[in-house]
Amino acid sequence: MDSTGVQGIGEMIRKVRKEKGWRLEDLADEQISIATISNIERGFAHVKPEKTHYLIQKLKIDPARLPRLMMKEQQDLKELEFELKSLQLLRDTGDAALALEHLNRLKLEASHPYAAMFHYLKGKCYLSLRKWKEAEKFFHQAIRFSHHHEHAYSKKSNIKAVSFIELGLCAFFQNDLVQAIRYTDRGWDVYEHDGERSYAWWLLHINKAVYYERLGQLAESMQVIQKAWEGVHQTEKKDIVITFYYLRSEILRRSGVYDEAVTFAIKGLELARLNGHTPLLFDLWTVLGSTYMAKEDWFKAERCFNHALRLKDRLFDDPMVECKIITAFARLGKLYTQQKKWEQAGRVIREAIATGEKYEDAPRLTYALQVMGDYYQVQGRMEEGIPYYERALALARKYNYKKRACSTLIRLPDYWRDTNREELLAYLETIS
DNA sequence: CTCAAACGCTGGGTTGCGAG
DNA sequence: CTCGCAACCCAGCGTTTGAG
Repeated sequence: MDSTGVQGIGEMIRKVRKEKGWRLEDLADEQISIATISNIERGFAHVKPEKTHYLIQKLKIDPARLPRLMMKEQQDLKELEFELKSLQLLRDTGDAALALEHLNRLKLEASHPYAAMFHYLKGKCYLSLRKWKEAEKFFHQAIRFSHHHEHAYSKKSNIKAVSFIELGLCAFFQNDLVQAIRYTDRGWDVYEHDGERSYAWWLLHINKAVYYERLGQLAESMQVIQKAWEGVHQTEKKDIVITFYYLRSEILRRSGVYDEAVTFAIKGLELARLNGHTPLLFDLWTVLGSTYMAKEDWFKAERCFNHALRLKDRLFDDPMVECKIITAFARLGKLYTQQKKWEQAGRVIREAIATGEKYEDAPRLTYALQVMGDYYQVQGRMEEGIPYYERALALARKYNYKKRACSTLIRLPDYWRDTNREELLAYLETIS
């Protein structure tokens, strides 16, 4: 009997037991203990076949019916697999609420072979619905159940690794970047190279690079990207390759290496165009525009931002993608401010702030608020700008964005005079 | 007085480890 | 190598407590 067979029997035994409403305790006797029954049902090897046969007897299962029951079990499993796959697709295409509704109708035991997958999917639905805490709960469950039944399949599912990736995202969306990196590292540790979901390996790199980049640790971020650069070109998943181009360009831009940033952004755009990947086109136009802005090439910069924002309506209804428009709006606002196009500037910055508030995206919102402050300051309307600076500062302090806090403070001369100096100096101590 | 967070209990199940 | 004890885990409850 191979391990798959043992597995199948275990599930069938559990099903029959549950149907009869029996607990493990009800089946245990001096011949067989609770622990052993549990081991048999979970398909755990190292149990003598005699014990399994004894259990089958005790459940009054006709041995002649065994093969048919097993077949039925397999078939049910196949059907469930299809159901889960279709619900995953439903979520991926933007209908998380409906997918969740269907998932909630299914009842899977913790020991079910698809329990990990099931909980992972539920987590992803909650993530799409921006219910971080709920999502976290289910990803932890998925991790807990992930080692069950792994041995039954030739390939490792890598559910554990992808769950850690998603937990990292949960932390990221709650503005806890340090925790996000911690989760990603754990995903890194448990990732199995010859398993399924090989895209997860690249996702681990991408996410880690993004988190470092957000923390302002550009060298670490670039290191992650560069170490995987050669390898990633082997994958047939073009969106991942394009994301690498985008990230490389973004890190170079933030490091002040503008010409190289432009080169990588344009290469990325070329790839994204060939593969028709709209969300990434948006990112690439934004980074390219920002780079041209830094190079003071206002004409090209405006072109890029407008290209980006023209894609706005074609972005999927996905909060992770949608909140990116905050940066594009804010940068365009900054551009218009520099060109003294006040009316246009005010409009796009307000839009940036509104979107930032909608998605509670603290880092991007902080930036947008700062841009709004600058907008008023350069017009000599400092008293109108101060509230925006103060909000930016409060957010930056709350989530400990050190650089952003400093750059906001520099713009706030009145703040030094009027508010609690000592508290502020103490704060500066902590970030220096 | 209400309501929700915290607490503790319980049932059902899993797991580490040592004995045979 | 197998098995089972006992410790452990965890979800689902009822109860307590404390803030508004």
